[in-house]
Amino acid sequence: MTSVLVCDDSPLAREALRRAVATVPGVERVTTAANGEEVLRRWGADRSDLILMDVRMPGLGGVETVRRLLSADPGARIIMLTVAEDLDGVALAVAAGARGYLHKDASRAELRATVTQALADPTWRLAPRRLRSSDMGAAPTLTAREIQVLEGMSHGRSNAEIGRELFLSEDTVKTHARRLFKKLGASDRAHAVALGFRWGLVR
Amino acid sequence: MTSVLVCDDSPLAREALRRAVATVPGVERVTTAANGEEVLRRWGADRSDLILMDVRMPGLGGVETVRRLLSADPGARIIMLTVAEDLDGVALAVAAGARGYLHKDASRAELRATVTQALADPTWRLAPRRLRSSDMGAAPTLTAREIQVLEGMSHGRSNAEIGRELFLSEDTVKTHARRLFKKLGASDRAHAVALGFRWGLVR
DNA sequence: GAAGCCGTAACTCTTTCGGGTGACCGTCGT
DNA sequence: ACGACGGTCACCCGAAAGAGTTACGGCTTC
Repeated sequence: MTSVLVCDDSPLAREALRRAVATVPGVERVTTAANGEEVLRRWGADRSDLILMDVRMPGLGGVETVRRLLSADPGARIIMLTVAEDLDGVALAVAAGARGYLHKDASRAELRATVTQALADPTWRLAPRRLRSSDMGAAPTLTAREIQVLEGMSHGRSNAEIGRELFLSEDTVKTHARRLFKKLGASDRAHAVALGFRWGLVR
Repeated sequence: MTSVLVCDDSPLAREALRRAVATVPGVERVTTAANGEEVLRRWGADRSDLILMDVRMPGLGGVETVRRLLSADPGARIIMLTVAEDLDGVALAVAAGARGYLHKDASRAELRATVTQALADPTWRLAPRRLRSSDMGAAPTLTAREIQVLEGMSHGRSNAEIGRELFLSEDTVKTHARRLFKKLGASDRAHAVALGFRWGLVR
């Protein structure tokens, strides 16, 4: 019983993907999920042989979902779905263990070919390329506090203001800032905010 | 001859939307475009009665495309397509003159109903709501230079570094920065970068 | 139980930022 | 022709940021 799980936040894309995948020989079941949380929630009870997952999704985001899914089940086979602008996210997802990716401009034929290949060869894996020099696959796992500080930055708050909002001293906020910069590889708060957006950590 | 233009960067979504719209009574032609630039390029020669446009697209982005399209042709009827997270963008697009929006979770029925309505009544317009208090419909139209500076910021460059890259003095970069802050309503560079991402000005 | 990460906080020091202001030039629109 | 706007540059100044360092208690993890 070969089953494939399609995860994309847009129901239209989801449906289109579902239909496309269903035409692949050997695929008997195609299930869908609208976000990463749903995938993780259902993964315990209902595992698929292959997952197609959008990189850019609300909530967890594709990269973070891949990371969590693989830490729970290192054998999961995942192919990322992406648009050209998500290449950083794809690189991160592949570094985190996704088997490969499909550009959303891919033709139906390419999609079917890739899915066929991935299902036929359980060890199939795209050679990682274009990975960022720093943080090669290092999960930029920010703590709750660090994300709160990063969000404060993204709203234009100063360290002192963030401190007042979170009932912390400014110095503590600066410590969190320094640590999250290091984790993200950011050179300053503007860069950190940009990386936060690119990685789907903030919105 | 009633024609509808569907603009979405994902070919899958585009195709799904095209098929859904084609089933609306009275619609005789559905054309598609993959990005805002394409829409603008073709708008001179080939105008449609209604445009469905994704908010989140690479390049120009839906909001900016709406703005430019309407400044070229104030009569254009546009409905935004969105996911929950784009509400700021939707608000901006509606403020800029889009007639309404469709959530991407909308059922096929809702989509058809909205398209039918928009086509039947040329004056149909969603009452703007949830607009941000500041910048009510004020177009954050950044100049090329300002966007370059903003991009530099998003890559973690200091003003001096941006200056070196663009062959400008640091003081000039600071001037561009100050002006783009004012236009965006940003309190500092981190905020500006965040707003740049939220409005699709940078990626 | 030692090592490591996290949350908290303080201190110093240097660099950078951001606001204010003024200026010159070119272009575009009216 | 005038004004508005954009691109360029300069100077001043105070506030903020960021780097470095230290510290201490709590909590996992090995």
